[in-house]
Amino acid sequence: MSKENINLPKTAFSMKANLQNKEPEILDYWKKIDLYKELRKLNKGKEKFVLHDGPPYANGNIHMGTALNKILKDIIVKFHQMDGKDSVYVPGWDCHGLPIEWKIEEQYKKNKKNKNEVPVTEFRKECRSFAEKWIEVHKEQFKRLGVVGDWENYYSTMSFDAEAQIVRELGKFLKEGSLYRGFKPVLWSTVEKTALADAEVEYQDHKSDTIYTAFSVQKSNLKDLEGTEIIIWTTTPWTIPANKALAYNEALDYLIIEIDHGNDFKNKKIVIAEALLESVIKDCDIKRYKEIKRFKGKEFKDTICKHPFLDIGYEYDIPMLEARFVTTEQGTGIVHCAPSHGPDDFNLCLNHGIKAIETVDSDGKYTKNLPQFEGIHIFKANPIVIDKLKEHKKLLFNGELIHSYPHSWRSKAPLVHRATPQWFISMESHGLRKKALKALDDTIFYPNKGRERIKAMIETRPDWCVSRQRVWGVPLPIFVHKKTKEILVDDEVNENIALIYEKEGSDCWFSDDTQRFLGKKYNAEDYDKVSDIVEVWFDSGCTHSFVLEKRKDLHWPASMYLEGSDQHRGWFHSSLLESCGTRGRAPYESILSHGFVVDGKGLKMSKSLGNVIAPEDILKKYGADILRIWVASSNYEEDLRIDYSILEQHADSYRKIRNTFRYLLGNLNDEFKIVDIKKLDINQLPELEQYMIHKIYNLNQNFKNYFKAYDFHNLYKELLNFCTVDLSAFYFDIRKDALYCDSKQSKKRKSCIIVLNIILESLLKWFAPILSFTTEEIFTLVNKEKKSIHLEKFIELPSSIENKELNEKWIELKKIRDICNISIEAKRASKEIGSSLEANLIINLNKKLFKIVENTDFTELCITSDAKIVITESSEISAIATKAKGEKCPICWKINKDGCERHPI
RNA sequence: GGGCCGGUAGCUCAGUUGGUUAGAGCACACCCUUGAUAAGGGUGGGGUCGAAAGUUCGAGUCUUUCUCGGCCCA
Repeated sequence: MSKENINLPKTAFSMKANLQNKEPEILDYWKKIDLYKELRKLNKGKEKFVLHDGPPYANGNIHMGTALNKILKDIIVKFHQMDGKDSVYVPGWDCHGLPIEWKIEEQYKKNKKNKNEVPVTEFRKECRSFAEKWIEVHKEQFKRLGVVGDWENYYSTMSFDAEAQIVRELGKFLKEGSLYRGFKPVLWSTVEKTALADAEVEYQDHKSDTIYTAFSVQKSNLKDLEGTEIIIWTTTPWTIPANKALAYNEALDYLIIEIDHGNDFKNKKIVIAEALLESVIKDCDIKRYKEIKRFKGKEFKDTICKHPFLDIGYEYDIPMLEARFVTTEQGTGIVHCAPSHGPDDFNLCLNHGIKAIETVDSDGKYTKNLPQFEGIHIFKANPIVIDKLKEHKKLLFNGELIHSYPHSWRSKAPLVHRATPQWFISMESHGLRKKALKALDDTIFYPNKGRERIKAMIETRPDWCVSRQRVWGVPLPIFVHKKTKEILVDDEVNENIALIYEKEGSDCWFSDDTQRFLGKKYNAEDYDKVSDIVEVWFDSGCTHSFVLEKRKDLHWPASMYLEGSDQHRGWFHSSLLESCGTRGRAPYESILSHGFVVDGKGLKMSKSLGNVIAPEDILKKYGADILRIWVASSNYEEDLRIDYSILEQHADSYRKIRNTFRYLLGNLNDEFKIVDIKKLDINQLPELEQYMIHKIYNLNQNFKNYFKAYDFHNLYKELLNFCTVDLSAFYFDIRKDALYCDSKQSKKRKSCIIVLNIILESLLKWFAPILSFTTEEIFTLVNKEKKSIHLEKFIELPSSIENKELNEKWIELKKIRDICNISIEAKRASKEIGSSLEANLIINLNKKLFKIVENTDFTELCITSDAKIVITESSEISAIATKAKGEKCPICWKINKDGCERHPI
């Protein structure tokens, strides 16, 4: 036997992965075999696992967060697929909404086009094609990550059937009566008569009137307060008529002081925050005062005041409410609240059951809800309000202030917060909050802490405002009777609208005759058609209805929703409310939430920090499988760190895994033969092989458990450790001798080949959901008959191959092996030997241990030329290595005085 | 500013109800091998667990404060 006829490994599987070029070839292959269709065909009729895709917004290139999300989804879908389920994945996109409107407006600006001169339907068409363009871009980017799904039949919130279904869903709330008309302050331009989004606001200096004004205390638990005047400061005197409450901070200290100031405040007791005493005294030019009492803010609790205009139609209580937003930066430490004119005011009042009303119309004039002021324009109202306050002896001081104030980016006109008519879904009227909370208890959360996070939000959230004053969205399908102001509730009308949308989309709402939507039952002249659109969270909250329920390949509810942890307030939340409102339960059985992608130091990625890594860069430098390893090996329960040194580490791990496969393929000469383990007579195999089979069984059990808990980073770690510790450094290293130097008829070698086949199959399947490309490359190399690793199922192993006793024994053997290695290392350090085959071992064991390891060949185990066991009394294991003497066999390189038994010359 | 979550070796992660000198793999260093070869093997050096205080016979593990970071909200 010469070098030419020892069995050296030979394989077509290259050491260098070249994933950047190889992966696109595999993608082409999947396209060619139509992998998604094959999967559906194969699993038809099996139990379904439906991971319902949360729709990303169809705008801009994907970033690491989206890549993480899609890869995680794909890994899970593939796991269930190989676990024998019909695991269906239908990707989708969120298309309506402001960001796309802005993009189109930006283009208009560039081209000096005026949005107001373009018909709404025209503008919406441009929004639609913008979204369509990005869906196509995203699709290609997601596919490149190796994500398998129904890319041909994706869903989108702007498809006609989606728009129709959104109308039907709203109809359910309308019919139930939980959808109601209310008011909510939005930033409003009285010039353009339109609401503005935050991004459309410019801050400029503006001169405002300021007033210190008094609210008399009507009753209070703190008796000292009765008969005093609560002083507030504001820069918007015109909002005083709309006042509904006062806000204080319970953590602040307050003072009652008696002042002697002008005619209206002669010997009057006023109340302000202690920290602002000096500034109020100075501002209002109060000459004389004395402190009467100091008290804690919390003593304001349940205090009721009177409106300054009590006697002219403002006969209602003004409660004092606790609010954290009250500070001592400016003013008096007590804030006047007009729920119709400020978001803080609105929320605070809402939480105390005080709703906003329409106080100012779209032109900026007071409505009839404010007696004495109706018809006055708010920008002319300050002097009138100030006069009235003077008249009522409630004005402590008035002045002027130049400060930064919001203005419209278009007209440059100052803006106001104005309560506008909005449509709300009530959290209480039909028990929505209760239903939602119950539904969360019935949902499985990965990680479990997600439940508390979303629960806290549901418990405290106000009614859901589902209307927006924009154009790119589903129009709210609502009619209000012109005279009675009643909302039209009629299933026929609702269904009629839905049917129209199904055919032609929702653009027609803005262009077609109202009568067309009302049908014959009602007269268009009697009704106002609402021109608002549905807020986009309602859109995406409905995906379960137009995707899960409508498609035959899916089912409702979803097995899982999987998104970033921000979606506890987003999609998880809106889907929950929508579904609980219409179907009484959550549209998902489980929720998996993942953290955010941050840089190597744990900081968020931002352009200014320059720490942004784009998925595209990683694909170019490493390939998708490395990115997929990063996903699998990171703990998604927390934030996920990434930088090039982290990726470099994963690329190293990948090489280790790849070489493990290469060793297997090399020694099998790329001839994989499936082993039926159930028919295998394990006892006929050498003990080392039996042990390895036990290890595979054991790992497979762990693998299943990890997968079922979606604990991928521990799963990946175990797989990687198996490759490095159990295979490369142990089994492979030991068996090189038999594989290379034994004849092909040798029983030991044949046994080893069986185990290598088992290992190859196991590793391919274990790694397939993660290393989707590499496992496919190998699978197609060794399986000429079969199409794809992703059409395979996980291995099933009989429990009969588990051998705990043997495992215990091999733990001992490995301890001895470690000690032997140390003794060999000592000889190496002293330069007496190099390779371990140049060593002979003398191993000292006590009787007990000797009995256990009696039949073990330590020469083989420690890869030496000889090993002898000496029985000692000591309980300690020890070993001595000596330099082996004799001739080195040219075949197996073992050194023996008497020549090589296996390879006689 | 508020709510929630987190900070264990250079990196990715383990550390059961508080209990012996805090673990793994990778990376690193040194050595070996040249028949897995831009591979493979061996040995070894690295953390006092974000900081401080407290509870306890004993704390990475419980409490408080602080700090850094993330998400959400204001």
